Amino acid sequence: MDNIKRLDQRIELLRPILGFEGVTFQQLREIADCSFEKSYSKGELIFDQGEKCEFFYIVMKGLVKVSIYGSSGNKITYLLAGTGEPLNLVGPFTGNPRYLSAESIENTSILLLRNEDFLAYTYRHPVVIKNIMSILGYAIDSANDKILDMIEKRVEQRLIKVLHTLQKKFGQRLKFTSRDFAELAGTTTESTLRAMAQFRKRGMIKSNRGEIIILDPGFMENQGFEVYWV
Amino acid sequence: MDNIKRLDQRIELLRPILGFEGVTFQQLREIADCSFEKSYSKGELIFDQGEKCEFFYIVMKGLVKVSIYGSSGNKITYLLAGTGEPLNLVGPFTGNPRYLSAESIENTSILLLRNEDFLAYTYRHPVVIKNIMSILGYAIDSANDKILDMIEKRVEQRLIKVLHTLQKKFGQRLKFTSRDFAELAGTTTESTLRAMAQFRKRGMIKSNRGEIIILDPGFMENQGFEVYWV
DNA sequence: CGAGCAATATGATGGCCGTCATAGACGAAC
DNA sequence: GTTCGTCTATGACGGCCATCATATTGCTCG
Repeated sequence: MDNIKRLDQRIELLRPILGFEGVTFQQLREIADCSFEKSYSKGELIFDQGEKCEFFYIVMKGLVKVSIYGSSGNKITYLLAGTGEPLNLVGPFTGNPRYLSAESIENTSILLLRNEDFLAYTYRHPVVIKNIMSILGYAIDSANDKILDMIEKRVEQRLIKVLHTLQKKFGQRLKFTSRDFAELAGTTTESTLRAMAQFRKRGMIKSNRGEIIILDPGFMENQGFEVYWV
Repeated sequence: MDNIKRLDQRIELLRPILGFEGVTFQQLREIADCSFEKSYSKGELIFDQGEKCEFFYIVMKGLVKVSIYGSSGNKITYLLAGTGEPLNLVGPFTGNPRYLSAESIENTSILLLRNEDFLAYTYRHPVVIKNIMSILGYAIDSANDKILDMIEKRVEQRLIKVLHTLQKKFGQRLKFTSRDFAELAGTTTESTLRAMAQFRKRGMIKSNRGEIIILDPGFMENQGFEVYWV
């Protein structure tokens, strides 16, 4: 009974993502049926870079940070996945390890699906393939955009872009640390803190420990800022 | 007669790429049949960013530079495609414009395939999908790697990495200008020239106008340098 | 509650590298 | 041959920002 309820939950989770809109309940049921859940507490590692990929991961509840580490201990965050968002679109197709690691930054519940099950499903639904390609396209464009920004934008501007992006996704109250923002903008914690001090002086934001509140959401819109894809 | 010969050429071109190995001659023939060719002279624009994507492009002969432009006139090169390499893997699936432009840097001949024809084909051959996913995965990883390098590596090191990468792909004689190298490493022409002067002093390279010759190919191997994906 | 750790905050320093400037050399086009 | 654009080359300057250092505050956990 409780089991049926959980299945329904999973189906409702799957419906809006990846172009499953046109898919029947019965078909979604099929895929939900061979999935299982796993819980991670805040700060736990979900998978690490270099590991073989055996499962397709979708966030059911919570928030996950997908990052990549540099050889000098630097780290950049490249995806913040919330409810309904997949963590690894490429892995299930190749099974190969990639340079990604995923870490929960809240208590998180993940839906796992074996590669084969996910693939069998996608191959029967070309629209899903199309959607995945589209997402990967955005990921590539966004990464290249970030490279350009590393060249031609200074830290302050990159941080505003990050704030703007996160605002679009999470609203005006952003529960992240300066370290998180730094990893998203490709800079250091110190520079981030200095920039935030500026933003505060200008009345753009206010902040508490572990969160930043954007005071004038319209401000950044008017600057012609694009958003990253996270 | 000449027509048949050209078709055979195209089939031979298609065979080694994208996982077409297991595909029969007849099937390749099918796809080669509805393709056509187009020639571009050196420096010509093949497609520009923001354009709708109607065709799938494969380089038959020559060399193509795929780049993205920044708002301040900066430009980074993200793919150097030679014979048999595709220019736009994502476009055909979505049809949407992306932030990419392609320019021939030699006299080039391109094989074009209408989106629908390419897609119909890939959907019937899951292995092709798998291969495309794999390539896109590399592209994403490589782009993220470059972002990290922008943070933690200096210009000289990035340029060595670029030289190393190009050497793997094109051999010791690299017919590119300093501007080309700069666009690949994410820096300016001046800084590239200065770095090259250093490399020359150290006996790593010698150079003529429009080309660089790597003298000690083993040198960079021993440095533990990874290569970019271009 | 105290210990310990993470997050915030800010100053000082130094160097990488982007920018601007100038100049010569080579090649292409007419 | 002449002109012009591109490529190569190198110097001078200055500013952004990473790094190091130190201090304070707030949260968590035994």
